[in-house]
Amino acid sequence: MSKPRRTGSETSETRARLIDVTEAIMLTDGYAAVSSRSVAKLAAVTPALVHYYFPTLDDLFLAVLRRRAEQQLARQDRMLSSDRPLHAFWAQSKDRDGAGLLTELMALANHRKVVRTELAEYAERFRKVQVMALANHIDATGLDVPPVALLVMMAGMARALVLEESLGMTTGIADTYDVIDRLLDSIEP
Amino acid sequence: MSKPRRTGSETSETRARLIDVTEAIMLTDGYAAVSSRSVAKLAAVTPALVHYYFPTLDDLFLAVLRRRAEQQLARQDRMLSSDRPLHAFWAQSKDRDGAGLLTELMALANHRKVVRTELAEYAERFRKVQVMALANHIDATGLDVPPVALLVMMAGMARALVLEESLGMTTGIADTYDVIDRLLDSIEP
DNA sequence: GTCTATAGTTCGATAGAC
DNA sequence: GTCTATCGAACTATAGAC
Repeated sequence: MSKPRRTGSETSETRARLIDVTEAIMLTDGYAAVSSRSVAKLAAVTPALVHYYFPTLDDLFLAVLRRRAEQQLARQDRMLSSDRPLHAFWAQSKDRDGAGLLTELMALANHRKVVRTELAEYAERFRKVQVMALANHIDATGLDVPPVALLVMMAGMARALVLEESLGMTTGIADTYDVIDRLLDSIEP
Repeated sequence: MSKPRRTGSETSETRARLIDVTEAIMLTDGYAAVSSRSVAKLAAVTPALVHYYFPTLDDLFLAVLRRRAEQQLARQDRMLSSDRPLHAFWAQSKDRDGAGLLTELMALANHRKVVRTELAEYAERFRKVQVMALANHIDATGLDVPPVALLVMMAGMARALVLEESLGMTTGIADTYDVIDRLLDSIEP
């Protein structure tokens, strides 16, 4: 029965800013550059305050994951109810910051168990909602590909393209965007 | 004119073992878990010996990258001269260890400049060789997709599928493998 | 070729004052 | 809600003995 330490409120503005700067650090320098000190410095607070809101670094990473996931869930509703949901899904998947942050979270999940568990849960949840929303839509095109496979492929290729671009690679990237755009237009005019 | 410190020979067995264990750590715990101490411990040597062969951690990571790249270049020759090069390329791309290590190197490249530069160079080199080898092969099928785009998509999807599997995700993965296998069979019987 | 010893830094996390 | 002060640990890298 160890007494839990005090933690800050969920609605604090400071808390939100700490999540903001953590996202920024992950995007620019990678998750490994996140420390209570680096976050504190960028947010112009003391390292102890970071630990006040997030007792451990896992708590901080989980907060980043949860906030981003909830934001995307909200966007997804608007997206899936548009007239061309597949095009909207593609546009969202290739968003630079979104894809970059997701890549970092996935890398982080490789050796932080609690992050892996929660990220996998969210990902499955997202995908199932998308499949349900697109099931009829895709079926009508007579395409011989299960909607879920289309989603897996599009999400994977978007992450790969964004990552290769950020590495400074160029060969084949423009061609690939063209192919995918044409494919999308053909199955969702 | 600073005098460079002594370093171990390129052919040392110890040196090779250090690269082995670094790869192993990257695959199991991620690149961030690589330190002169963790490598030394797993290789049953002292941390100072790691610095003897690899003055900085960047040198160690570059050694991992170069050795793996050279291995893959050798495999690629055999692969591209087989009777179904596209199938061979797919099989190699979805190799668990290969894809996992490449994912870690790409994540590492996001905030280690020397790694980014060298990884991008190798990747472009690989892709250009593949494009040249497959150009005629694919053209003959009458498929309306540039070979280079096919390569970008396949490589990206393979990494994504392996990563999602390692996270414990299941939804849509088997379906996606099926779709890709059928696609490969259709354009390369 | 391998090791000891160590300098210098940064880190996570906590206790407790204000 | 925010801070100071601090412990204990892990880290990179180097110098120099064996």
